[in-house]
Parts: sequence; C-alpha cells; structure tokens
Amino acid sequence: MDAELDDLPAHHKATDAPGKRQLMAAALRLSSTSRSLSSIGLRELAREAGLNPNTFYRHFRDVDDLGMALIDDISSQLRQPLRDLRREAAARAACCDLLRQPQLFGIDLQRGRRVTHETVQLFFDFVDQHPSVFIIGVRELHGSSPVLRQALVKVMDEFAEDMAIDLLEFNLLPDNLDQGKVRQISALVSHGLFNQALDYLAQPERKMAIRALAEEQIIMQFTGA
Amino acid sequence: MDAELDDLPAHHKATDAPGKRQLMAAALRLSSTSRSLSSIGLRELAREAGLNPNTFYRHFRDVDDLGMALIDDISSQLRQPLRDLRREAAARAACCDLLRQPQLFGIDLQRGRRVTHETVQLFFDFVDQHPSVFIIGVRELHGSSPVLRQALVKVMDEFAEDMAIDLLEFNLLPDNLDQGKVRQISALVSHGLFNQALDYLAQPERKMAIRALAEEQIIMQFTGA
DNA sequence: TACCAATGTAGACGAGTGTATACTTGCCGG
DNA sequence: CCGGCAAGTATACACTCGTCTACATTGGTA
Repeated sequence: MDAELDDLPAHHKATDAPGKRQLMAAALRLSSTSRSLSSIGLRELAREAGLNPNTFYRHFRDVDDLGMALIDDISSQLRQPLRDLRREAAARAACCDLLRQPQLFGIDLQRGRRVTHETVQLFFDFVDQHPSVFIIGVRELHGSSPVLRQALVKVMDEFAEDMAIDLLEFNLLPDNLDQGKVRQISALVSHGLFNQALDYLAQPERKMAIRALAEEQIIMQFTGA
Repeated sequence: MDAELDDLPAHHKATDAPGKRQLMAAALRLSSTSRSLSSIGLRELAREAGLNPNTFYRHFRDVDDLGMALIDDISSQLRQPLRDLRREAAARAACCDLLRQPQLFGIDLQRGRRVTHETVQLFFDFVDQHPSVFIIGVRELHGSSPVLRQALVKVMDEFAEDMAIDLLEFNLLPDNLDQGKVRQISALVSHGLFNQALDYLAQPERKMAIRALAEEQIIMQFTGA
C-alpha cells in the first residue's frame, strides 16, 4: 500500500476509513462529556457519528477494540510532540547559562527550575489543545476495562521513560542517583501531571493556580520538603 | 429513635433497612469485579441483591444517590480507623527514641522512616481487608459522575488533612515548613497511596514489592531525590 | 467488461432497561 | 382493634441494546 497522502489535518491514520475515524471521534466526544468508554453502546456511538449501528462491526470487534485504537491514536498524538517540546525547553534553558552556574548541591538548581517551568507550561498548553484526549485517558487509566488500563499504563510508562532519558541526558540530576531512582521519580511526576490535567480541565477558573501548583509539586518531588 | 442495637457486624448504619444494605452491598460486589458504578443498572443491582427492581426506588433516587450513600459509608469506614492506626504507630515509634536522636537535618529522620514504615504496613493491611471499597473509591474518584467525584475528593482531602495534622502534632517535619506545604505534601502522599492500592489489589503476586515501593516513594516525597 | 473485496445501509429478533401504577405484608401508636 | 405507614412485590409499557442476515454502493483489478 503506497501511502502517499499522509498530509491530512486530522489526528487519525490516513489508512483509516472515514467511518472508522468518525466513530473514534464520536467516542472521544461522548466519553469526554459524560460517561466512561465501556458504558457507551454501539448504537449510541453510531448515532453520535451519524452512521448506521452496523458500521461499527466493519471496523471494531467490540468497545475495547475501539478503545485500543483510540489509545494508539492518543499515544502517537502525545508522545513525540511532548518530548520534542521538553527537549526544546531544556535546550533553550541550557544555552543561557553555560557561564554562570550557582551549583548549589552539585547540580544546577536554577536551570532545573527553569526547565520544569517551561515543561509545565508547554504541557498544559497541550492539555488545552487536546482536552478530551486527556479526560478519556485519565478516566480509563483508572477504569474498569483491564485491557485499556494496561494499555494506558504502558503509554504512561513510555512517557515517564522518555522523561527519565532526557533527565539523564541533560544532566539535570546529581550523579549519585541510579537509573532506577530516576525512572521512579519520572513516573511519579508524570502521574501527578496527568492527574492534575483532569482538575485543570474541570475547573477552568483555577487554570493558572493549577499550573503554578503543578510546577511547585514537581520541584518538591525532586528536592524534597 | 433510641439506637440501642448498634452492635451489628456489618459496615452499615443500624437505621438502614435490610433492603438498602443489601443493595449497597450488591453495588460494592458488582462494581469491584467489573464495571463502574454508573454503568450498573437498577435491575442488575436488584437481581444481585435478590430483590425486586422497584425496591431500589424506596431508598434511592438514582444511581448517584446510592453512590453518595456508599461514599458516606466508605468514609466512616476509613477515616477514623486509619487515623487511629497512624497515631498508634507514631506513638509507638515515639516512645522508643526519647533518648537517642541522630537529628540529621534538624529533624529525626530515623523516626520518620519508622513511622512511615508502620503506617504503610497498616494501610495495606487495611486495603487487604476492604478491597472492594478501595477499588470502587479510586475508580469513581476519576470516574464520570461529577457528584461522586467531588464527594470522593472531599473524602481524600479529609484524609490528607488528618495526616497533615498528625505530622505537625508529632513534629515529624522541620519547623521551617508552613502549614500549607505540609497539607500539600500530605495530599500528594495520600493520592499516591490510594492509587497504589489499586495496583496492589490488581497484582497480588507483587504485594510485598508494592508495599516496599510505596514506602520508598513516601520517603522520597519528604526528603527529595 | 466482470469480478471482488471493502464499506456502509436496512430491517428484524430477543433480551434487557428505567419507570409508573397498583397490590401485599408487617409493624407500631392510638 | 384498627388505621396508617414503610418495605417489598407484581405487572406492564415503551424504549434501547447487541447482534444477525441480507442488500446496496463503491473503487480497483484481472
């Protein structure tokens, strides 16, 4: 299959049939405003998508199958972009202080603070641009379908692993930390970020406050109380 | 209503009708093994409880109403017992080192470590004894019903507040921490504990590992990396 | 041209659902 | 003893659901 027209604006793979895309979009729409994925029926889904109920069967075996497709989609939407953003932020912060380095504890604390600030801002900008993706993601991460749960745990682990690699590469942590610890704290930080994304979307009037709080918490997780 | 026979073995209030208790128990049973509360129907519930579908209406307005009743129940099951356990653990750890105090950073680090160890052990013992309560609690905390979500957030905040008060009272933290910080870190720790309770129940073969990991994470959250 | 696979549609079946109305049963105060 | 009230039951209606079988429309390809 010579894939020559991948330049579509949508988030979905070009190879997908229009009906499949419509169904996935409808699932996102429905589950972000009301219920969990597993509680949405085929018919309701098809109705929202403006399609015949049976069209669902052409593309998915059951609701979990659609969920997996959605998660794959979500993952490819989030992982690389977020990573690019973070690396960009880290590089930007790195170039500015090649000379003056307070080095309080054997590590540049000021630089870490700036990197987390930029990362957090970019992350929540991203959340603002993909609200339903985060809503459904966090929901199903603690949801009732073991299949989706496991898949989302994997996604988050990848996210944390990317973060750990970047942390090591950019020397943002003291050297006496073994790789396991770094991975562990990365998982903690990313868990916290994703959970706060839910509050962030649920209370738009506190957006700025939540951003600041998230930043503070991350720094606290690194430096301790 | 002279309540003279509160010595019933169940977790439910003595004033509740048997049908009401059966329905709540059935909801716990159903939602812990499969779906989220909101996806359980009245009839399914009544069937599980061995009751007529319409009996539901005698006691609850809708499923959210039952959810609230369940949460009240859960809260009273968890809050005071957990608090008592923690205070007991703290007191036990305190009495043993009134004399020798390393006082590494202006605070007794060894004592904090012991208290968290005991607390974590007691917490997971508690999880083992009330599995479905934690499953449904964490599920609905990130679930789709705003009412239940909010109620559970309040429960967890109370839990975190209790913890913060105890932390201050037992002088387990340095004095230069304002009360806001203490509350914040308590919220972080309790969130982490509850989330790990889910993994703990989902993977019985890793129980010991998860206990150790939780302990490690809490200490890390206090001392930093 | 004729085939074929992929996609989407139409209608129908039985089972399950929420809810309304009406009925039975046990209990407690007067 | 009786009347009322709470708890639980029985039946029924309209609706949605998942799934099945059959049919229509495409676009490419032999």
